[in-house]
Amino acid sequence: MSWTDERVELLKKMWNDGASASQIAKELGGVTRNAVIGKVHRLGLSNRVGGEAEAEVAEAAPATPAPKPVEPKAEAPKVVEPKPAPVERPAPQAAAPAAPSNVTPLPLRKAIIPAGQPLPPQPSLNEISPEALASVREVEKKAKRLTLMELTERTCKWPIGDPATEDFWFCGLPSQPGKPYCEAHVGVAFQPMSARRDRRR
DNA sequence: CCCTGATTCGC
DNA sequence: GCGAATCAGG
Repeated sequence: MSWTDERVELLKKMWNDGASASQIAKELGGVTRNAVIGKVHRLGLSNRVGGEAEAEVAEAAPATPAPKPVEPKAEAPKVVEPKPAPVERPAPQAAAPAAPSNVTPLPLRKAIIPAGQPLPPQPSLNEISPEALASVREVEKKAKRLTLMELTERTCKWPIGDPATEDFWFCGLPSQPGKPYCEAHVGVAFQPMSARRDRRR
């Protein structure tokens, strides 16, 4: 694969959107994250600037006007400011959800879709062993609450919540090698037919 | 160990 | 210019 205009464009877009090099590489296909990083540098956009505040860097006392020598090169006269500063996305990355354990953030149950019927085939409760069920409930408190975009091949892809509402995310805990779910969710996802049949009804 | 970006350097 | 290997870090 080579860096066609299209691919470079996608790279730029995703990079400025805050995507990681590996995510971009995955999206592009045919390249590694190293290739992406290398390209990013060659393009001179290593600094993920653009007026957007970094997820971290909460420190850096804003009071002291750090005497920064600025770049020796004079930038071309910019006609427009970097970005219209969209109101969305307060914190694209993790941004520690404080304590997700107790209080359930249900208040904002703003349904995007009229909460339709077609939910994913969740195993009915009476098909799950009590042990596994308890385990799952425990684990879901520790879930990393990943969004679809944040899933990797090694994160648990067990959906939690109602996909039709904002109250929806993926487990995200380390998945079992070769499995799409973490240990706990593997326990409810993969069960011997016999056990299933016996428990049903 | 999983991941992140940064840099180097042979190609 | 390219990107694997490597480095430095979370």
